Amino acid sequence: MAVTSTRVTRAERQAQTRERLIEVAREMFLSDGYAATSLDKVAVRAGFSKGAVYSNFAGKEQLCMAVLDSIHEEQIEGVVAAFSQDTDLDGRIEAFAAWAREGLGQPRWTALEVEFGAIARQSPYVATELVKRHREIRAAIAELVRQVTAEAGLGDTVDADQAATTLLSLGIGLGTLRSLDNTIDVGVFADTMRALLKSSKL
Amino acid sequence: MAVTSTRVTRAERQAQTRERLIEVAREMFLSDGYAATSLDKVAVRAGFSKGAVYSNFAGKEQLCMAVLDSIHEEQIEGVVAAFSQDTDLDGRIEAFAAWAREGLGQPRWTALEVEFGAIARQSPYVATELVKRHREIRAAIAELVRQVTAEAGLGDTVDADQAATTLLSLGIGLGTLRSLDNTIDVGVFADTMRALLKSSKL
DNA sequence: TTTTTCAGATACTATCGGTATCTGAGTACG
DNA sequence: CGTACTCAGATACCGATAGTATCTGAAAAA
Repeated sequence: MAVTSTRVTRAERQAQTRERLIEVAREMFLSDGYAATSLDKVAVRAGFSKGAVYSNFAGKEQLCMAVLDSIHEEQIEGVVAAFSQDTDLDGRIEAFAAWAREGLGQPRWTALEVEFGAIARQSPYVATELVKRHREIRAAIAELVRQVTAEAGLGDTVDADQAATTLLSLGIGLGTLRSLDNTIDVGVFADTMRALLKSSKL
Repeated sequence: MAVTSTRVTRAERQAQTRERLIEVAREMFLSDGYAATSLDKVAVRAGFSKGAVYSNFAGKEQLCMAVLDSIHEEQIEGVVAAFSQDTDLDGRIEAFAAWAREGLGQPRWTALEVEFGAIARQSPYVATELVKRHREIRAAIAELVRQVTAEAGLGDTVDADQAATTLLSLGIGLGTLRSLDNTIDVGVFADTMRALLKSSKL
């Protein structure tokens, strides 16, 4: 029956709207930055009005947090994929470095991450949510480091938590510099990683 | 004569106004961030109107650049002081680490630096000026590394430029994370530095 | 003393995040 | 069915803020 064309329930439609808004916002936040992206432009480019944004998100901050979550998801997939292809330590480091080279380059999510982080000083919501996510990411990196060093027979010569902090910081710093100045040599990331993983206990 | 009280020439008065504006803007930018600091509030808190700001700076970006310059000046003084007190390599590293621990802590200039950096995508002025300054800073760090490693008899086992990029990135990354989450262990900075300087050529 | 200049004040505009209100299609219920 | 209700999204508005245009009065030049 033709009536079946109206299969989409209200909740489904809203979910679609939400996803579409996140998708468009992600593009615009990444290319123009958080401050330079207006909610009105996002809504219009997604084919809606600003009302749609506010009926799906509490505000600009929450929209951006949803965007960051979608980015983090892909990011984690990338890291895991990079680490789980080779059994050799050097091979894994190289795979990770290659992934980082790409990620630290064009899309510059670090720039967004870090610009958004500045808002935390004014917004307890952003502060707590961002800290929560950063800790999760750090823990995940630490776990990967533990796994990799264990398999490579390095035992506990490396403090995984410290290594995770260093790697995350280095990634953020390099990405930030790189988004301003693409002559920055991202190769130091892999080098530092090697130095960290192979040096004796820090 | 009492008339001498009007010694201040117009240029002098303007210079005073400019300095006062930079001073107040620095406080506010550092404590509230770039976006959350309005030019009107800065002007009023400095005892002027917004007109004074626009008659001394081309806009908010240029005011912030002047603030960053004043911060960088102190920063460089701090680094040089930390490095030029001890002749022992480990002592110098420790002095630098102590300075970094302080700098990466409360005043969180990195957060401002990095939030402001996000504007570069929209403003060619900010982009070029910021890149220029970052390159200068990186060159200065590289020079210090060269000097220190040479005196420590490490010869050319360390690539000073790569080390400078790594240290600056790590500093920015750690400062950024730290400004969100003060449980971050800043000690990794000194550790990484030791690893970098003492490991054989990267 | 008169004229010119220009640092800083005042008034206004455009943009943007956020809020209040409205509307009409989808949903539940008799 | 058909009537009443709900709520996603639209519209209209508000306050704040960067930036602009214009004005003013005191210092500098003449």
